[in-house]
Amino acid sequence: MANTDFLGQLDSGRREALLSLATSVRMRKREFVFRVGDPGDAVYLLLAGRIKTYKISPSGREVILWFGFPGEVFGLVESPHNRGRMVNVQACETTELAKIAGPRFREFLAAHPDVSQTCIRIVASRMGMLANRLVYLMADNAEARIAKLLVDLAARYHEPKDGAEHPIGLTHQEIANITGVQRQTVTRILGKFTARGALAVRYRNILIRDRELLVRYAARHP
Amino acid sequence: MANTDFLGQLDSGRREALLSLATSVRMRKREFVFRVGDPGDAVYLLLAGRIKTYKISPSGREVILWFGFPGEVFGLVESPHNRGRMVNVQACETTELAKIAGPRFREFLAAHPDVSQTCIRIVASRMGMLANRLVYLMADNAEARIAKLLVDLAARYHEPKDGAEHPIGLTHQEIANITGVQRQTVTRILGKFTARGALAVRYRNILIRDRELLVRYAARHP
DNA sequence: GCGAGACTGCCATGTGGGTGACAATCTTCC
DNA sequence: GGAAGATTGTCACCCACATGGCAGTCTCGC
Repeated sequence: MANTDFLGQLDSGRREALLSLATSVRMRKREFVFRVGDPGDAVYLLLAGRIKTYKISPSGREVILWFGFPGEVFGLVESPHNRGRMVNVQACETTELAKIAGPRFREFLAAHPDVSQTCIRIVASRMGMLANRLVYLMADNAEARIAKLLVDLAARYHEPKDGAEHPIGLTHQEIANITGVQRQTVTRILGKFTARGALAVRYRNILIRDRELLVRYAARHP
Repeated sequence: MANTDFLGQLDSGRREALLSLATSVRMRKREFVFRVGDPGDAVYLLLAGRIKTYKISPSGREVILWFGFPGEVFGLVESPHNRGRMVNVQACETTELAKIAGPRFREFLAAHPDVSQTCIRIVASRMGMLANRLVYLMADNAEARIAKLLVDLAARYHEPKDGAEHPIGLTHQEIANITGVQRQTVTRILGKFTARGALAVRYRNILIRDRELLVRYAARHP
């Protein structure tokens, strides 16, 4: 799977050049970067914090498409035909963004074809992620989907760095909205994983204790 | 939703120019255009017939990502980082394709920025489709998902043209692999829809009799 | 034209996880 | 520091759909 850390893939010169085009935006928990239907085609770079990209189903269910972590870019294809944004993007915690107007970003891409390639890779990788989510949703049960999500997030964003372990800080509701189960089911299954020693949970701080065991749960089909 | 008919969006000059770069390929039912892991980054235009793009889950379940109908392009982002194709593409019936080598296609795009924009719109639209599939899968029950699929396919590819009605020609298994239910469930629900007068089914030829009724089924949440 | 394989149709049984309800605990923000 | 709100924990019920199995029907390739 390709790395989705956009800023991390730029050399420092390009990163500086790009950030010099941007205005800085700071958002608190639960504020919206944009919502479905909003006009605008600005592109955003996530500098610090966490955002979630989601849709609301006709029945009112929040379906999370992906989380954004520092270094990621979003808004690239979320507004393709001037009909407004197609998704909601909301800050999950205090978050710092760099906002670049659509035309300026496209100029930058035109001047830097390699960055353009990086963008294409990132979009392709997001499509792959969505496709895999579909596969898991159809083929796996609730336990496997949740185990998979935890392993995935940990690998992608919560590698233990410089000694300190990095807990996964999602609410049960968020896990439910990504994996397509009820909130109560998340609670039950996290409880089970904890009882079996795979996790250590302390109110929204999930630490993986036994990755191998989780992987086994993720591979177990009904 | 953006039109995914790529060829239909090109003027005849560009269409001719593009097709002159291509070699013609003809495939029978069940033949593969390419499979997961295959090398190659050629781009394909579907001239006649129908193809399906799918993945196989670890448990062996076939999960269809989308069907391709005449005019559509595929292979654009299915091979982004030289690690081979990410999906299987298989002919559902006798099919005619135009195959364009990756580098030649990219040259063409570079020479025709408007076509490049069309490609971006198409990729964005496919992402939107995948995202909507996720939403439906999480929020709707089997009946609503199947109804939605039928309405969708009919609107997209089977508009009654020049008087003649155009039946939807999918097997129950294919419908199951798109909507994420069992084959038997598809049979049962199609039977119900037929009994209620929403459909007329004759062995793989599904005709919509009462679109409004189907839409109501599609909107009914458990 | 015929046989093999693909596809449809049905039924009986079991269960995963949805639903609703409510209490306990933690956080946030005056 | 305390109240309002967000989040977690737990339980009883039950139904939509999966599973498995088999018979009937259609299609296609030889």
